[in-house]
Amino acid sequence: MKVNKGQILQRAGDLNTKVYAVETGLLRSYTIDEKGKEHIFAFAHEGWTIADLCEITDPCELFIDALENSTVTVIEKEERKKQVDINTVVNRVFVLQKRVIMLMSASAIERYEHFVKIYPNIVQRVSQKMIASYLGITPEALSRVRKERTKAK
Amino acid sequence: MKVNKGQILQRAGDLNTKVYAVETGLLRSYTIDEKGKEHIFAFAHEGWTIADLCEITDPCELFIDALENSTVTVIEKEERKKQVDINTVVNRVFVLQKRVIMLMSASAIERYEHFVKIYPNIVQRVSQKMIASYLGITPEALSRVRKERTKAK
DNA sequence: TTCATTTCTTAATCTATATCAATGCACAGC
DNA sequence: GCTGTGCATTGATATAGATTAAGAAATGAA
Repeated sequence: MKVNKGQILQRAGDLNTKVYAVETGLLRSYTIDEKGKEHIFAFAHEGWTIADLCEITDPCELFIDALENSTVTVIEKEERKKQVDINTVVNRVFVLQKRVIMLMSASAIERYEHFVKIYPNIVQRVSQKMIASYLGITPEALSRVRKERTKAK
Repeated sequence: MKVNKGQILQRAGDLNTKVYAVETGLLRSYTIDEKGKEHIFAFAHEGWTIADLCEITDPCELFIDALENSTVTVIEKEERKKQVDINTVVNRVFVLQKRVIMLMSASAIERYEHFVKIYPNIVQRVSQKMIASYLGITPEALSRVRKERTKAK
């Protein structure tokens, strides 16, 4: 399945039973809060999958859209559960464990440093606005962090 | 296995291959940051399991200790992976998804309201200091939130 | 190329929450 | 019964990051 940059695959509030496996390109999942602000939950590039893992009977919380023109394989959640290795899912829990700890304990600078170290390829491909949204800070704050960072060298 | 209140089952930095299933009592997992501040990652009461899901070859990030006198079944991670239902793990990812979104978008008040709604039984059993640590705020801030909350009625 | 739109940066405020400090309580051990 | 230790509360102050606003730079469309 081909999706164009900007195309929305899933909206918060939808009932959704799909998992998206990215073949080429880049997707993201995000929420929009009451104030209309976007918060990016995840990026997914080639070889990664992305989904809202809510119960298939419940309306989902995340939007999913394409940040680049992409090709995507759509899989039913139930189907995916049968195929996927338990280690893959356990590893995802571990990644989220780290993310929660970061959000609870790290400053804007530390979060950015960590992000750059863990996802250097994503950093190249998305706008700073997107990175800021993923880190849970504003683009203005990220701009300042980056300024400090280069100055420090 | 019996553990007393305050007893530590696992320390950050240890190599650890265990998952703890709580039969009775209450455990928690937490990190300690560079400033010596504790951040609670999870609580686990009767019927729940708790672990640091790092690779078994890597030093873990979390401490696990008992908040009440407890009885615990210790399981090897590899063993647990064979037994556990994929839905259980997927559901844990979903819970963490919610937690990340909360940490990125919600104020102290909203986080507390959500916590009280989702874990009313935990609220009864742990100190406010512990709840504050789980929510990613200080005990002082939680005290003020609670004051506002009762005043609002 | 030109015009429009979006992104990035910078600066000036504002605000939620952290930090620091003092006090009153409750519970545990002696 | 005291006495110490940790917890909750409150107030004063500090601060990281948000908000607002404006201009500069990049991107994209016609």
